[in-house]
Amino acid sequence: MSEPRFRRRKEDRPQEITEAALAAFAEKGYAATRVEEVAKRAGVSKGLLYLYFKTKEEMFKAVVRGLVIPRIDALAASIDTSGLSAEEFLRGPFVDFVKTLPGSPIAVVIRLMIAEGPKHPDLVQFYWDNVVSRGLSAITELLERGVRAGEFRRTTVNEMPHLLVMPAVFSVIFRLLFEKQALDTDRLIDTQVDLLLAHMKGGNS
Amino acid sequence: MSEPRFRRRKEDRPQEITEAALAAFAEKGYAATRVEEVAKRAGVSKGLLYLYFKTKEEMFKAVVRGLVIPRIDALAASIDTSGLSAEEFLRGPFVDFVKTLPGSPIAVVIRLMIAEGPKHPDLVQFYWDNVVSRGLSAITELLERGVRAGEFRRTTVNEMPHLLVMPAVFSVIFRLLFEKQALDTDRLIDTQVDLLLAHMKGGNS
Amino acid sequence: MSEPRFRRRKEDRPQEITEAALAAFAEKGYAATRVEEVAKRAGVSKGLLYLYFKTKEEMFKAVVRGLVIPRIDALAASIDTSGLSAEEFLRGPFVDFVKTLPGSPIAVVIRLMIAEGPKHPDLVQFYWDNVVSRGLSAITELLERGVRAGEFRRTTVNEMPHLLVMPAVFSVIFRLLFEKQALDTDRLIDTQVDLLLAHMKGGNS
Amino acid sequence: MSEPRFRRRKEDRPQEITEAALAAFAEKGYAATRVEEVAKRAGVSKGLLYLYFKTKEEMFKAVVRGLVIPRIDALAASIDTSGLSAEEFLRGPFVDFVKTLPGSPIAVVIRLMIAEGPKHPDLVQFYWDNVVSRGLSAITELLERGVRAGEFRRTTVNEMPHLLVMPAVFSVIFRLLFEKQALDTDRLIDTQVDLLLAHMKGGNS
DNA sequence: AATGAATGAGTATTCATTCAT
DNA sequence: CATGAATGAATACTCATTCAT
Repeated sequence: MSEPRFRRRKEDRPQEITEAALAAFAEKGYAATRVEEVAKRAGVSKGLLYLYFKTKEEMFKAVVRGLVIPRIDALAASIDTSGLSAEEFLRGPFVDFVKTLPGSPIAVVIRLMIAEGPKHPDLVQFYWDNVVSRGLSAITELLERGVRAGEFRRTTVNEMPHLLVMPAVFSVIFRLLFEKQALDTDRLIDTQVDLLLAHMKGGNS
Repeated sequence: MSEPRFRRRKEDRPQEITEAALAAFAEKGYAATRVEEVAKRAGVSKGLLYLYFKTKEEMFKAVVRGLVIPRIDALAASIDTSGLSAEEFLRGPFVDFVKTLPGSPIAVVIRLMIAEGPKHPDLVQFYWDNVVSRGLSAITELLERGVRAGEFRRTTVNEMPHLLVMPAVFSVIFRLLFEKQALDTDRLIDTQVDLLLAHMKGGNS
Repeated sequence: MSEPRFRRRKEDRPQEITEAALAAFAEKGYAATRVEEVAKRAGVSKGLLYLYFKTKEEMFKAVVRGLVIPRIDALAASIDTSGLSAEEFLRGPFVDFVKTLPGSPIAVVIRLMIAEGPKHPDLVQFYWDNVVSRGLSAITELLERGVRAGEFRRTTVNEMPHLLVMPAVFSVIFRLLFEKQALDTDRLIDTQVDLLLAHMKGGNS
Repeated sequence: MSEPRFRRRKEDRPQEITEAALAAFAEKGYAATRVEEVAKRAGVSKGLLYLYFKTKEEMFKAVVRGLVIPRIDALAASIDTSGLSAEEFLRGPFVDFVKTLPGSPIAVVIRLMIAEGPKHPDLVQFYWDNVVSRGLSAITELLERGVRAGEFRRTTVNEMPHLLVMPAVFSVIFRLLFEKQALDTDRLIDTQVDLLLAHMKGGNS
């Protein structure tokens, strides 16, 4: 009675709540998730949520903001720090990262953005600035490095790094909807990267 | 005063309502769209909606069912009726169709499916059976025809027609979210098709 | 096509509707019965109902008014016309009538009156004037006849003919609610009449 | 401004609400009573009602369940604890109880059961098991005690305790409907009990 | 800080009633 | 007369948010 087994630290609370919210959103979507449900999952009272997030919407934004940035940052950073060539990086860390996406929190966030994005322009802007834009820039930079190093020709792909990201987004959505009739998303990703690398490395196209 | 209160158009109503609903869903998403808003757009009373659709959910399903099938059917049919070679078909009608997707009702339906799909398994199944599965089969068949005609080698693409569809889905989502920072989706589509055709037509991969 | 099998006569309509309404009310009660349901049972359109009854409430009143009066009238009339003694009448036609009540339309009307009466004071008044009051008077008159004829003593029952009616109302309600655990209502009625007749005919109470 | 918006009385709430509902149902009947009206009478918000009762129907059932059982229990218990003879009990506590019925909450519940019972079979069953069946058993037992003590003969009444309850039900309904032209229900009850006691105590029937 | 009882605006749905045909 | 498509006011119920404790 006098000794709580766990002493929750205030600093952890926001993230604990954010994770509970993510789990709930993943199952029901944003609109269909009750604030009370999030509270229950986080093991706190409904009222406490409002101490950390002014509204349900704020909570939603915190989820979207908090769970993606770190991962994108990590990937972007590793481009520079890894001593790998561009091709090695694409076939290694990049493909690995992309393959884990469909099962990761990012998949949930992507779904949330698609579903709720149009109602939250500021969030979309935030997402564009901090995730998409930076992600695409990082890839562009990587490809440039490959060109400078003589690994790649300069092709349309340099201007359309989307071609590399595309299978990730597609896989996330496909798996989200059609789990049962699953697509071999790993192979899809490999194939697309193969195609692009072949294209960039040579041939006469 | 001069306008009759009743219009009595039983046959047209369902589609009129369905179209109004699509427009509303496109702007706000399913959950955030008020039934009354749909009624207003359709120019009818709230009550009338319930004469044609038992619930808001039924209305949603009617939207998803009614607006995509015809278009997919038309495309699938044209594969057989057009006298074009496989490559000509891909570069012509197929690419044309895909390029119009991002601005078409199908884009809205795709978004709705992503957002609401997990809550409506029957709808997802319906969508899989009638749209995705049939679409992929049609493309597979087209590629086979190309192989038989000596146009194409047999490659991974034969087993992964998703590679051809991918830019469509990606474009739809990208444009939906980031209209402002728009991607040149036409070019993305062209490039992907170019890459795949080059791959299938020759080279040593 | 040109020859309808039945040619409905306008004069029958109100009663056809009234009967359909009674059947519907019997199953669901007044509030839970939809006007459309009555129309369906009567085999006419919803709109036509409003040609005969201004509102649903009017229809209800017509049911209550139309289906009971004739039966009470018939019973009251038979008191005078039958050549029976008071006791013979009570043991004969009266008990017969009372025994049929629980399964008759009157049972339904009684339930409707109990349920809806407090909201329709005019109807209650009508019912009092035309059914209850007249019924009680008729019985009172019958008992007086018995007294005058030397059949009965003058007792409290002369002032409380309710004692004779009581088992009818009780049986109707009991059967309505507890069909399964049924009471032998016939026996209840017989017993009560026996008791009262014994009381009125003699003894020293 | 000086009154606190919240009162926080979790334990009292259900009964407060139940009593407010009873009052409302008494005036308008179940179907015609608005949930908001109950809330207003209870001095709480509409939403709070749903914290304690899942639906309006549950509220109704709580009313029916909660307000009758205690009174029936008290009466049944007093049969055993009072040192009275059977006749004394009938003429004393029993008649007193029955005479208060027409003005008590039970009268309202009886009306509700008649009006809404057919739509709530479980409630009827509950009512049968806990009120009617137990009540009749208690009376039967009382009469048996009277027989064993030599107070009464064994008569039809032993098998039909309904004869004793009948005036209660009749009075409730009569007073409910025809307040104005009121019947002297007390006298009706006394008379019926007199009749039955005279019958059971002797005579040659 | 933390709770959860309480609020009330908001929403889907129903249904008696009307009226163009 | 007759129909049934159309109306819209009415109502049960939900849920994000507040605040006394």
